[in-house]
Amino acid sequence: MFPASSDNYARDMSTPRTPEITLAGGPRRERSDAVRNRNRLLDVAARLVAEHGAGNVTMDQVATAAGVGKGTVFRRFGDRAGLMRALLDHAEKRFQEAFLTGPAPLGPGADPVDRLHAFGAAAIEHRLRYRDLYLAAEQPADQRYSNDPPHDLLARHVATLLVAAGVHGDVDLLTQGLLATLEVPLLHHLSTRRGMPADRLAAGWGDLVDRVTGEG
Amino acid sequence: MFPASSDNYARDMSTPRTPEITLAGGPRRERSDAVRNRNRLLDVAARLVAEHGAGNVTMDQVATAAGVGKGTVFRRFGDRAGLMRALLDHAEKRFQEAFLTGPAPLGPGADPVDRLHAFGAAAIEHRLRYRDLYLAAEQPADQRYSNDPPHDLLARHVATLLVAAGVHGDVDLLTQGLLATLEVPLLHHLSTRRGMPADRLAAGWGDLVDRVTGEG
DNA sequence: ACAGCAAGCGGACCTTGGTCCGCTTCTTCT
DNA sequence: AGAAGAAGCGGACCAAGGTCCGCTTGCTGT
Repeated sequence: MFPASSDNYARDMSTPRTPEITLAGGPRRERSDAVRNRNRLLDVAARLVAEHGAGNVTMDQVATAAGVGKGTVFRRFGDRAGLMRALLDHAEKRFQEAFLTGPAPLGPGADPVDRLHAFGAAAIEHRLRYRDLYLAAEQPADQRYSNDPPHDLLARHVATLLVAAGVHGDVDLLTQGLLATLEVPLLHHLSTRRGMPADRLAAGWGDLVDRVTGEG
Repeated sequence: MFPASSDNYARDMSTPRTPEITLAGGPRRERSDAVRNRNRLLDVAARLVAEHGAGNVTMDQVATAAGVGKGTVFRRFGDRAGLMRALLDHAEKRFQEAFLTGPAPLGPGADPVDRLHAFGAAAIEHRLRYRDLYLAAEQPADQRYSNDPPHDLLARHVATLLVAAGVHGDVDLLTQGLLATLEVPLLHHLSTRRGMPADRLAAGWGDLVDRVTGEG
């Protein structure tokens, strides 16, 4: 429905364009001013967020600081959460690569249960590091998890590892349950308000994984 | 900080008042017009929510329909989520009584693991039934779980049962993990968007509980 | 080079949650 | 009954997210 994520930053603006085969209603190339504006907006937004915290940056501020109209911001990113998601894009992609293709035990090669342990620890660290953006990027309660490709990717990954670890049963549901444990607002609460350090959270995840996979 | 929940509906407005011993800065009795207004607001809000859905009722509508000023609504309930929470109060209290003092296996008397199973099934049913209100009552991501007595009550209950079931380890964290599984937005998503019936969700909870408590 | 046009732009405008503060009403004390 | 003070009230006001639509701009085909 919306332009969707983009993978921003340093987009190649000089490709000499092929005749642009648009058969079957394929998408037209993006206009250059649109690209310029998106990059400007992302730069400016990143700066403002770093300065004032994601929760204290208004869409107007971003638009003004980037020298564009408010409508442009919303056209690009759909809504506030969309802008925040775009800002997370980079970090999230790096995290994804780490468990998809990076070195073991997080990446391929290690025992599935070990990978699950590593996955939890990495996810916790990642999410706590960017909690500010994650909290600001949260969608309204009634559409959370809907159309959330990053979440789906994690789910596929975890489900695969569970199966590889020999877990039987409703793996799909088990996966959603495990991932619910890693939701940012909860991590944030346990970490900040309840004073639990990241390694305790990681140990808790590990314990849960062991119980679910039947280790120990 | 705010007047907090109240237990609304049909409040006794005719008690002849005792001299009201206010030593040590105790709270004054609530003014009668305040009580009247709260009840009016709750009635009206309940009606509007039933008619249009919790997500489609504005604070202005409620105020106007109740014949009070907007400020009054906010003074009573703090914010929109607070009003929704107040509307949930009744149902939530009944649910709490069911597992605290009701008949087994949900209430006391049964095996702790059986009670956990029953608890999950009941929570899932309860939350799906009132999902509309729960979704509208959700707090901003950065303060979720903070000062959430209902959540804390459930947590104590689950933690107690886990201990009674002989679970060792970081029970506190394990409890939070289990409860995360029952968050309304997730249940809503799995139920509505993914088409999972309530008993599948309940079975999934049961499976998770069994794994955690080391049954099967 | 230029015409045609889809894509993009911008900012006025709307909606809604939430705040503020001068005025009113209830309660209590005498 | 009346005075005094606290509690409550209401609606004007503000902030911020999101929409709309007439105008502009970059792209493409000739």
